[in-house]
Amino acid sequence: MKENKKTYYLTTAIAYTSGKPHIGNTYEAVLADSIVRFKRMQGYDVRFQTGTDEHGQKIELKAKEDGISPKEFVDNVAGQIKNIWDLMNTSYDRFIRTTDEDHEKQVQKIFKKLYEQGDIYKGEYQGMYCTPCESFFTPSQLIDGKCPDCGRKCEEAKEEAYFFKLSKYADRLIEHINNHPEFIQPESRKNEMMNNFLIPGLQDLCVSRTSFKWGIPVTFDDKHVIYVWIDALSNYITGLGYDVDGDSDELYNKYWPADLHLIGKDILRFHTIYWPIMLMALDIPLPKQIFGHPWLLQGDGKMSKSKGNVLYADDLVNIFGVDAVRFFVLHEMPFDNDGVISWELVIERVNSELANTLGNLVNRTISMSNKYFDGIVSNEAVEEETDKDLKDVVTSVAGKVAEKMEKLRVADAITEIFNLFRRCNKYIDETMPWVLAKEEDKKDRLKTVLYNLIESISIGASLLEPFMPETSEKILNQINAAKRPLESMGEFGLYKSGSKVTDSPEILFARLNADDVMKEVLEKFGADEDTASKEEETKSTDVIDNIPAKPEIAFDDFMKMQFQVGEVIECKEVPKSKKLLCSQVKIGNSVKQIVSGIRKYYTPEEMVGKKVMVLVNLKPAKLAGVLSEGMLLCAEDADGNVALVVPEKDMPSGAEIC
RNA sequence: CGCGGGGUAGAGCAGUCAGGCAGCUCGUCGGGCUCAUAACCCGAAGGUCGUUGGUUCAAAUCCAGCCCCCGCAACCA
Repeated sequence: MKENKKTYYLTTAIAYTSGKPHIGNTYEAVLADSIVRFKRMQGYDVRFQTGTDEHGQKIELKAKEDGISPKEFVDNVAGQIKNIWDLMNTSYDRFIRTTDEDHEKQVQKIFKKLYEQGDIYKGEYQGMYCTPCESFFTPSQLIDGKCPDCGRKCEEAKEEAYFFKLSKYADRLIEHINNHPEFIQPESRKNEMMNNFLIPGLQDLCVSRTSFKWGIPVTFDDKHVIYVWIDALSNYITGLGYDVDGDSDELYNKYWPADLHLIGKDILRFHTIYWPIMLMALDIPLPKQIFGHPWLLQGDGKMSKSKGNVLYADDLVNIFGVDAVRFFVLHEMPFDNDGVISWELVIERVNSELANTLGNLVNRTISMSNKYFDGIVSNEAVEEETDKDLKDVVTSVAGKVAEKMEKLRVADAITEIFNLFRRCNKYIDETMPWVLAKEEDKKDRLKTVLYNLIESISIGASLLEPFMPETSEKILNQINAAKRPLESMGEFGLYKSGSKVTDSPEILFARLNADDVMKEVLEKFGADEDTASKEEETKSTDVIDNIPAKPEIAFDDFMKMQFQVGEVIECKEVPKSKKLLCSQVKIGNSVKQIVSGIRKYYTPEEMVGKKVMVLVNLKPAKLAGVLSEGMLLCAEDADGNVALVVPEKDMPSGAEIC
């Protein structure tokens, strides 16, 4: 290989292996893939790393629930994630797992080194501790000094832990960020990090845990496992064979520092503060850029399995095909706004852009070539005025795409390519090949027109490769063209005159009927999840069966609870809260003040006069600063919708419920 | 006054940093065409740019206040 080839190292965040990744996670992998594929097209020597983050308490617990070992659990989920990445055609060079031996070993060495040079020190984690729950809480989490989980008394307690001295490097980091405006992208996020974390001052970071075992052990203190930060973040260098002792792999020397860490906006803080400081402590150059991409959200409100609108990449691929899904997530994501995805939106995009504009263009062009010239496409160079604009548009697209990609504006880059296809459709109308076909002396003009179209399509299809690799290849095969290198896309007329296109053009993207697809979606995914179907929205005959079961209780336990009918005589919103309503409830002769999180579902006005079911002898507690002396009983469905439980017949206030 | 993001045509979004004719795709309506996947091409309707005020020759854009929505945080007893 040539030595002078410029390198480009891109990483995604590593996905947490607590469950199957939804389309939002998948988006990141696809976005990264489209960027590296384009970089390769530009001639960069690319390395693309992605993978999974596999340690932590949550995974330990989940594995226990399933009755398997943590390792078995993560093997399984990591396999699923890798399968989806593969299904999406992501062209990663390494899929790193934080349970990989080389990674674990190096993380231990990194931890040790930081400890030995004094950046990590042993200290005490201080907080309020609830012994039965084995958990620490901050003072603000406590309720009247009691454990928020079990209500028992918490004690001030200390736990041994290792801490990383972030503050030591804060000034250097602030300076770096100020001197490298491109370091944090989009720029709006930069201020957020500075104002919220760096300028107020950094607290030392707790980097070890003793409360669970499923993690990389600290070599010199086996009570501790290394907590997520040092473990997960260092994958970006361990994956290249970095070695603390200076015995790093060739890969590391070649590709580090990374050109781009592509991550979700939610974990920007870890990547723009903790990670650079870790690198400074290790005396390693910082990555060049960190891009916090927005989120892909589910359509129509909350995602909910029961509505059939939780979207998984493999389900979407099942219905639409890989490239349609890639196209959608890449094209529909705004640059710094969250994007929306729903079955309906995907259907609409697939029809209008892929089936109509692109698929139909390829199909009609090939059909005409076959119909008029048995598939032979030759350039007779009978040019007319209209050709000029077509050629201008076509030959300028590659430059425009490169410009957009440079700014990571992937959606805009795709739009540029589709403008090319749109221009081709217009060209067909302008030249009217079917009219030319009727006049014998226009044969050469007709040949030229078809040649111009095929040439335009071959450039467009080649440009499509980073975004829709399979489609790109399919089109090129159908028109019997080689993939055009980026540098010669500014030149029109390189398609080999006299080539023959396929005589049986395959439909690239079939038009979809929205009703049919939705029917199929519901059949396949609507009711097969562990949550029951909830199709008829209002009158619900559905079943919810995934409530975690609580342990059996004795009759005595039940008898401890006192339920009574209460009448709401007054109700107000709780100021400074979003969810709470504060009701005065008349129970017999007494009035209790009860705060409930139902503001979204009931207005204060409609609450007044309602007869409700009240748990009366619950210990009072403060919510958002307001005293609550009981609980209004509600039913809640899978989507969090809430309905008050009321007596079926009119009952007097104070009536006991038993 | 917890932190942050947002409000632009029926839908989804660009434009805001750097003020200069309010744009793109879809949908709707009208027209054209018949090579093609009921597709393609042309045209039209549709906007108080959340709101009020300010700066300016000029504001979606800059400044100040207010309203609403969405995440996160805190409480969903």
